[in-house]
Amino acid sequence: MYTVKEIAQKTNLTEHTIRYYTDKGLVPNIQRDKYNNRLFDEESLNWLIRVKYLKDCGMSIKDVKHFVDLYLEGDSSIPLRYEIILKYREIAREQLEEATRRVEFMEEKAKRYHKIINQVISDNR
Amino acid sequence: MYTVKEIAQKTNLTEHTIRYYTDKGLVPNIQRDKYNNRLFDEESLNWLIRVKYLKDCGMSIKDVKHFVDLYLEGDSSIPLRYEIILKYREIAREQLEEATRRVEFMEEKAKRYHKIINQVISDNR
DNA sequence: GTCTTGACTTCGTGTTACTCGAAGGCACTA
DNA sequence: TAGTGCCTTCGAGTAACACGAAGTCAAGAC
Repeated sequence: MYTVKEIAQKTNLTEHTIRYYTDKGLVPNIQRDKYNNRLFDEESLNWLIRVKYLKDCGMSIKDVKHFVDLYLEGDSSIPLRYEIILKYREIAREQLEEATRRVEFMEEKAKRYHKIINQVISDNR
Repeated sequence: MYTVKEIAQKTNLTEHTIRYYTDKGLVPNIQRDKYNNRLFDEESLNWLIRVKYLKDCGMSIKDVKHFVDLYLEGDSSIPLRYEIILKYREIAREQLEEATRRVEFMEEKAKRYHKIINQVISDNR
């Protein structure tokens, strides 16, 4: 069983964010100890990781909550959950393309600045 | 010369966002026509694209503004601008790795759901 | 035994980056 | 001259945190 702090380190989320997510109901069946402290087991940790992936695909808190609720409804919601996953898989693929273009842009920029700076140095020799 | 609307289509930003960016000073030397409408030339359009790349690397409005101001200061700020670009090139590379992991996660998820659904269909045959 | 330290809690306000919509100016067309 | 369209400013609203205050509890120091 992990505390908020340990989970923060493991997931690279802030403690604030983890509390925010749990309060919003994004982690089902979250436990508390006798002092009311949040306690995460492996399953809760995995949920948080899943939530993070969905969020990073651009899914809103509200829609993640909806997805979690669908999961809690049981197997009958599987086809709908599959549809949602397919949609966000597509978004993830687009994000990958954009990220690739972004890296290319930044490398190009860096190369250009590097050239300019080296030019100035050789001019001064 | 392009209007806000045309630029919105070209850059895939909303008109609201474009006005917001120009008001924040992220596009230097933006022109206006006699009715006070914003007018973009190729250079302004290119600036907006650059701004978008920097923003997508996670640079805040404030820091983009700072970068634009450095540009307007002239060649003396080139070394500093280079440092900034190197920093965000690194961030862009990390984003690319994350995006890759995200796609893998979503494909894995999709595959699993697909399997479950097909399993149910064949069970019912 | 009390006192400090440390980790957690809730709760309310602050911040960023949009996002929206109202109210209005200007010109072109019917 | 009335309507349509495209732009303007400006102020309020929203999402997703981010932050800090104030409080609870327990374990170790003295």
